[in-house]
Amino acid sequence: MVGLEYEQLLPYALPHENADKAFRVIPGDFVTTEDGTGIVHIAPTFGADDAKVAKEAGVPPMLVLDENGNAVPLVDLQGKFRPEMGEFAGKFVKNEYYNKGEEPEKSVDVEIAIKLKEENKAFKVEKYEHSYPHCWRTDKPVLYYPLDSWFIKSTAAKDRMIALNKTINWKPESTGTGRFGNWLENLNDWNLSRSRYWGIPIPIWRTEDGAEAICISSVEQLKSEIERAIAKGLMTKNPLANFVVGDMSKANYEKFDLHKNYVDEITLVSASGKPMKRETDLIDVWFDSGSMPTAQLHYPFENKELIEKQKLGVADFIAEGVDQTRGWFFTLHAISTMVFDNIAYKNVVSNGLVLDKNGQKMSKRLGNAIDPFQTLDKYGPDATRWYMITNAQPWDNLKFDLEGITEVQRKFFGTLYNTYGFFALYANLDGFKYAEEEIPLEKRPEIDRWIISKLNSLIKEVDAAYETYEPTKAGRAIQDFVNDHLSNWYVRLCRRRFWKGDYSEDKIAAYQTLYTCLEVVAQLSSPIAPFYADLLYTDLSKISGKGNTTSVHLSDFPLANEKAIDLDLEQRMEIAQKVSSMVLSLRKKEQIKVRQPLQKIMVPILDATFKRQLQDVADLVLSEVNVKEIQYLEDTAGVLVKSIKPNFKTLGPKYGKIMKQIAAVVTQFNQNDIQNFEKNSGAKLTVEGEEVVLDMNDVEIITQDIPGWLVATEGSITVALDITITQELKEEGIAREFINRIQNLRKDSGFEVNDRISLKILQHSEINEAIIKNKNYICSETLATELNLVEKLEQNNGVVVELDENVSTIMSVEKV
RNA sequence: AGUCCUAUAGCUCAGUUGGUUAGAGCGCUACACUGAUAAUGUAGAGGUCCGCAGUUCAAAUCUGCGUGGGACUACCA
Repeated sequence: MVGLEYEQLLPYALPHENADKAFRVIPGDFVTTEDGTGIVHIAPTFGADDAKVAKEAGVPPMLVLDENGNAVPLVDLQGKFRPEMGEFAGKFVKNEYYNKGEEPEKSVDVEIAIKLKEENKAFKVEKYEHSYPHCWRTDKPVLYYPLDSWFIKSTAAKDRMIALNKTINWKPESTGTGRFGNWLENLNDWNLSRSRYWGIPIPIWRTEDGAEAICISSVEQLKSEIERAIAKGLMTKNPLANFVVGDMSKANYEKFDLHKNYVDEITLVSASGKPMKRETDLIDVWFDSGSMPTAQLHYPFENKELIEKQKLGVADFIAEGVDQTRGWFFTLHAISTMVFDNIAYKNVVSNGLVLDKNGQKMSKRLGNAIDPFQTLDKYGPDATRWYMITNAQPWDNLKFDLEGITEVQRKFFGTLYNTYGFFALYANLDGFKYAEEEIPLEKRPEIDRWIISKLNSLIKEVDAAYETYEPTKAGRAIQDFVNDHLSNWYVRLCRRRFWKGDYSEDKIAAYQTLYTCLEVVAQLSSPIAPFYADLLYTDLSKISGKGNTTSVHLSDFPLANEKAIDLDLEQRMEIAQKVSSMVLSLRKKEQIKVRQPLQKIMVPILDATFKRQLQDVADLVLSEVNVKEIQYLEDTAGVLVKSIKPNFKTLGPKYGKIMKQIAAVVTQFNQNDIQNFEKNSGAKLTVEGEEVVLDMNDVEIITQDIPGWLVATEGSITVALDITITQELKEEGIAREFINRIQNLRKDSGFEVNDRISLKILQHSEINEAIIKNKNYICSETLATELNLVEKLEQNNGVVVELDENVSTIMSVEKV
């Protein structure tokens, strides 16, 4: 059908040029036969694709000559049909363009459809809802309209822009290579013209016929061009008369106004003496944003050296919403490439959007928008920032939920505050000011060296995360450290060290260690929680005089001390944590309170390393789970029940196809087979007629059970707990119950933590022995100077305490 | 329509080069602790890793086609 001519459907007007080439069938690859007839009526005047195919086929656009002889479309700038359009002339092309209430019953669309139907030119009439762009303010449909524009020929710099972009560190990388990279690959010239009122006027003056033009590049030049125009009698006075050339002061530049309404009054004179008027449009505001880095320094009139030699206009880092790909990110890059042949920014984070908690865009209309000022007032800037940074990576969309901030307050800031509060309580009591010499690490206990090792590992991790623009990883690492390691393990296990006993070296070590942790945490957190970190840091430094006492933000970022990092120590502490949690879980299963001491736990030894590591932390584990001893079980004559599991990672590459069958055979191994396997450090099998050689690396053997004992297994570690409670253990348990009750009483009575007391306890057959045997223990734990078992104690002189469901007695606590 | 991001427990998120019991926090349930106490700890329940197909001995992970959510650019019968 291509080339076929047809009769004009609505013969009101003809194109002013080449009308004979119009009204033909032409090919276009954007039209498919899937929809409709496969034939589309195009409008080269109103659509880019249409204009393109029409131009290629030599079809003229439907432009007519107006009263002044200018070629114009059949629709005017108000959106009304021109006079050529017969009965439609003067009507708006969209009903939405009429003032409210003035719109006709039938829109022009409908009228045209009726007309075509009546003339028997319409085969079928359907309603079709365009996914038309609408004005964001008035919601009316937008009319695309051909306008004359000034362009920057950015396509000429395309290759340089692509090359330079590859040297920019994009976060995330895919936005740089994908979205932004693709955008550069398909670059169009930059349309600079905008029909607005406020903005920078395009500094181009042209003669009426457009043959001569001048582009003004400075106020100085404009002033002298005006002088020329005055000399030719085109202007009477110079609005820039008071501007002093070479005076870069602000006052000098405020002597005039370069806004559209003023500069449009200026007429210049062309080389041949004709008057020139300014082009009416303004410059795309993105040009302002893109030239900001150098324009703010008044380049090229000032600071030439700084910008051209020292590259002051190149930012280390910028961040904006990912929707700025075509906005800020592009114009910065385009201008910098074209003017300086350089990048405008070294690192760029294109951050995602803040959505509501259901993942919907926030909008005032939907009422799901969060008021940032209210939020900051209520939750504080630090908790809000911490939540936003740690909850989602900056380039992911954030589902903003106020409850998430509450959680951050509780979990992170609350824990950190409590940890500091704990430190401050005892440090103040003991007058700790970090005045003593730094106790060398090797003289500090294992647990101190462990948390210091963890701390230094954290410094490395956080530093690397910030360095690579990964603040989310940094924040999460910090909060994991504070919650899991510092608070939940270090402080919890070390509590006694802070309040028990004299101001000894061990105590000072504990203070120094915890001080250091808090100080470094404050420094590491300061980029995300600037206010909280500053207070925490200065509260510490003002007392100790260490570091910068003015602000955390003036202190040097901590450097990791590699020598303090002991990965083996970190590993053994992990074992300690795991074993402790397993024992506690066994206690729980058996309903044996932690306060009840037990005799021993047994742990099968996997290898020499494991044994050594466990031995090093045995004391910590024992005190944590309140057990007297730990027994290491070497594998002796099949006492342990083991299980074997094939290691897919090593076997896969070797025996791919028969993997499943090997796994089936190995899993079927009985205790004897496993023992033989261990004895021979491997085994030979025949699977599917193929010989299979397995060594110790190809399987994982773990202890599954220790017959006769209560056992827990997690990963490769197995723990058995002896739950026999002897008379002695029971008595010690009772003593501990007593200590607990006494401590409660002390607190209820409002005693200070270092007050000494005197104790009286009413005799009771179930407890006498326990108290007598553990008298010293009870006294030292409760700071009691004397403890008497008495025969008589009136209830109004003491307090009834219940130790067990059916054992209770009366006790009195007095300050001495 | 194209390009890009994204989908894992009720919620918010981890999950290394593919490797066999998929993790954490919150929430929920139960309990413990009581010299961090408006604090803390432990345990338990909870999963179609969005769907389908493919590659592979093996897929949350790799490929393709879809679906939902989001962003931009363009077009629009």
